[in-house]
Parts: sequence; structure tokens; C-alpha cells
Amino acid sequence: MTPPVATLVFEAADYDLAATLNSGQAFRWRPHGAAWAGVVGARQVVLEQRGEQVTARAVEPADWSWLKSYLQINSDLNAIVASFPDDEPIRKTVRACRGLRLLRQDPWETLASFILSSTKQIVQIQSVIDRLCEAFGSRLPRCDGFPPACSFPDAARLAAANEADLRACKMGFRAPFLLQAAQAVYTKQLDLAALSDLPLENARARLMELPGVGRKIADCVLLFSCGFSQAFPMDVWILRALRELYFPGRKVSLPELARFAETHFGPHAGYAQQYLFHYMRTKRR
DNA sequence: AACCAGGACACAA
DNA sequence: TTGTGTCATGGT
Repeated sequence: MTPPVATLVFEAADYDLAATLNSGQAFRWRPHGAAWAGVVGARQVVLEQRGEQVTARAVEPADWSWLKSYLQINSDLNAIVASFPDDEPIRKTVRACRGLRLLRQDPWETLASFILSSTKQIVQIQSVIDRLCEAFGSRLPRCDGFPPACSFPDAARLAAANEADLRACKMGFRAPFLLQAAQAVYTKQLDLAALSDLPLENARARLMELPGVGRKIADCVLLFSCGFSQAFPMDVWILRALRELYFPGRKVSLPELARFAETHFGPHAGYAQQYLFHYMRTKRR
């Protein structure tokens, strides 16, 4: 007895679904032909874009507000891009990544995922998270003929796990960090839902109290799940982007680049960061 | 087969 | 305040 699958078709002008789902901000989307299959909350979701329309399929949704929030289809991309500094690197990256959006993801899943991301390639992060969901998540009803999927394990489930079982998912030295984060969230020592109401600096400081969470991972959580569009994650790709696009031929230290990024990109710096990141990752095949 | 990956951290200078 | 070695694992 398979549960009913509902379909929603919505307008998505200036929305590049593939770039959005495949730009290293979320790790659970996989292409299936022209469609993308993934998991949002406790549902398997299949998305497919045709022109300026996106078709969504999911099992038994009472409404679709959760998906519209996740995809941020109502965000004003023109206003965001207009807030960027008017310089050639930005013009070039925006031209190359037109329609790229930031998602609004679940804070716990985002925190856990980026704890697992440190010094790993995106394909490796994806596979670690797959193993984690397979081992600790719960099996979800299948959507049409797509492969079965598991939910992302909640903090309570991982707080009850032991380090050896986590290490079996191939996360290496990150296992104790994930475990302690799960325990902090489960015991409500850290209230992720409250972060979005704090000033950016305070929210960031809360996250950085966790072992294994420094400035970069904290900023990923703030940007991808808490709505802080000024948060600016600085990873190796962004360092390369800044050096190559803004300081070519000069040797510029990391703290110097951090100070530059802090002031140069404006109120939606994190959005600009995602454009730089995706541009650098995709420009040469 | 080396080199590197959406880093954090302790430690040295 | 800024630079360096270490951690675990597998893709390219």
C-alpha cells in the first residue's frame, strides 16, 4: 500500500534549480535524469524544472509552505544582487550563476552536516551523510519509483549513539564533534531555533562554543539555515576566489582577506559568497 | 601516486 | 596578532 503522492507546479522565475541544489549548501540532492530527488524534513521530494516552472512531488503534504520556505522561492533575488558591490568580479560571477539561490534549511541538519564537512570534498561529505542517514535515520515512504530514502537523524537519535558507531560512517575525527553537538542540542544547552533572533555576532559565538565548530562552520549554519545573509563562510575556494579575482599577483594573508570580505560585500555578503563559491567550482570543467 | 578537500585547534613565533 | 603541524579518509 503506497501512500499518495501529491504534485505541485509553481512559478520560479530567475531560479536555477540545478545550481541551487548542487552548489555545496545542501548534500542530499541527487540527479535522476532531468529531476532531482532529495529529502526535506521527513519527506522524500522530487523536483524538476522546465523553463520557469518547477514541478514538486512529495508524499502526503497537507500544504506546501515547508517546501516554499526551503527553496526560498519568494525571496527577492533582484534586490539581493542589486545590493552587491558593483565590481567586475561580482558582475562576472553573477553572470555565470544567474538564478542561484540560497536555501533555508533545517538548522540541526545544517549544523551536523557542516561539522562533517571539514577538510572533505563535497562528494565525500555526501557519502558520509548518506551513511549517517542510513544508519541512524528512519526509512521514509517512497515517492513514485525513486530509490528509498532515510530522514536525517535528529539530535536526540545521535545524542544516544556512541562514537564508534559514528566512526563507522567514515567521519573520522569529526565523530566526537558531531556527538557533542547532538548532545548540546538534545539537552537544549544550545537552542538552534533561537539563533535567528540573536544579533549575528551572538549567534555565531553560541555556535562556536561547540568543539569542532569554528568561524567557517558557524557561518555556514547561520547563512544556510538561520537567515543571516551577511554571514560569510571563508573556505579554501573563497580564499582562492578573493585572491584570484580581487588581489591577483599579490600575496595576501588570510586575516587580511577576512577583513576585506567583512566590509566589501554588503548586507547580503553571504549570498555573494555563494556566487563566488559556485563560480570557482564550476568555471573550468 | 602524490595531493587535496566548503577546518578546527593547540602551539610557536 | 599571524603562521604551522595534526587530525581521517578517499577522490582526482
